[in-house]
Amino acid sequence: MARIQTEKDVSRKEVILKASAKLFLEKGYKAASMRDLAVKVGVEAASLYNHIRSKAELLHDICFNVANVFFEHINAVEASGATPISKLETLLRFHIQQMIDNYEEVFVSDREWRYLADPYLSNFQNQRRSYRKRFAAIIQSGIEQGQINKIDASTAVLVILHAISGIDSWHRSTHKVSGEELTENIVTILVEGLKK
Amino acid sequence: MARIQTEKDVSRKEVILKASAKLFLEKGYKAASMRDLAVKVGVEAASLYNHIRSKAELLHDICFNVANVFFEHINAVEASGATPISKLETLLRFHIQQMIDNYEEVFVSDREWRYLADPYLSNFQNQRRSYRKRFAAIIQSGIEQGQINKIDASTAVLVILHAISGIDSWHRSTHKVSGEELTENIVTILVEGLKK
DNA sequence: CCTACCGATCGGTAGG
DNA sequence: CCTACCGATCGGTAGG
Repeated sequence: MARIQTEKDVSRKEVILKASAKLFLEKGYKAASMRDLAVKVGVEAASLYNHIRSKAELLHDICFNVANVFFEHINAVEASGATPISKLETLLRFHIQQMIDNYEEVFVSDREWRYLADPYLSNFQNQRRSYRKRFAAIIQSGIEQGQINKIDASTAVLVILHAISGIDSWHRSTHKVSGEELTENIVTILVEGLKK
Repeated sequence: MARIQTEKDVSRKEVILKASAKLFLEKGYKAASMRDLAVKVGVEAASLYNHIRSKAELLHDICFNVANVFFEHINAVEASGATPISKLETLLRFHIQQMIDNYEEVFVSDREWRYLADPYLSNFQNQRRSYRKRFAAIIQSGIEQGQINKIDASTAVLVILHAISGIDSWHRSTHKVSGEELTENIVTILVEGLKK
């Protein structure tokens, strides 16, 4: 009995978490109220607190779930024996795919993390910095091996990550493009450049 | 006398507007309170309303001031007889320069416009769409003339604009790079591509 | 430009 | 999971 109760709680929390990601995406964390969320979930606002501790916890879970996914991926990429340019392209494609498959959470994690409270805020910022440094290191070794243009690796990381973070607009736009087309376009622009 | 009064009001409003751009950048529009703003300006919250109509007016002024600057610029670029690739690079450099010189307002306009109220919201979205279409048209004609890689022009615009919108992070980062270096790096990445 | 204050809304709790 | 409600804070106004 106790076990079934627990499973129910977990799945109910996941429903709330998913709904909160959608809501935070639509309205922004600060503008989204727990009453808005309650309407989405189909309960009264007070009832949400049987499943979650606070509004802050929802944002926390979204941000750190996303961070974990990207960390696990870059761990695997670093461990692979691929060339720097191939590692770069793998990271690029993974970011785009995450944005397509999971864009509510990825978008919220990217845009709303600043509303995390300490110590989670500092923790998240550190993880973010660490991820970007490792990404930049891959680019840097590509430059040193002559596979990548001589550019500032940290600037390249910022350009890449921000370029990709913008693609959610496409989901809402009327100009529909398939995920594959979208991916190939972005990879071409960033890897090959605009100029022919 | 009346004239001096008016001039004073205008300059006072500009001080408030500049302070609000900084505040909205730091905290986000929704999280920023008029009491926060009052502290920054050095008056009581109620006193702000002698110079402005509402919090919404501040966001409105920031967003449309920025939009006007970019519209005037793209008008001039279109009117020039330059080649598509040269027009593209001019737009690129202008966006980067605006981000460097005027980043509080540009950033707020880019990230917080969704909190505009109708009819300004629809108006802003229309202007945004129109700007991007004109930007895309320049890229498209570059593709047709064989100067630019065969990519989806609208995707390219999104990639470019989002890539540039990320560079404000540099202002706060310890990794200091001069504006010129930054500009050349970004232009190289986007125009020439990452791959050598 | 300030004091004093308003109605609305917020995140969250008590108690059942 | 709901009703009832709390203290805090919000944007903004009245009146001087």
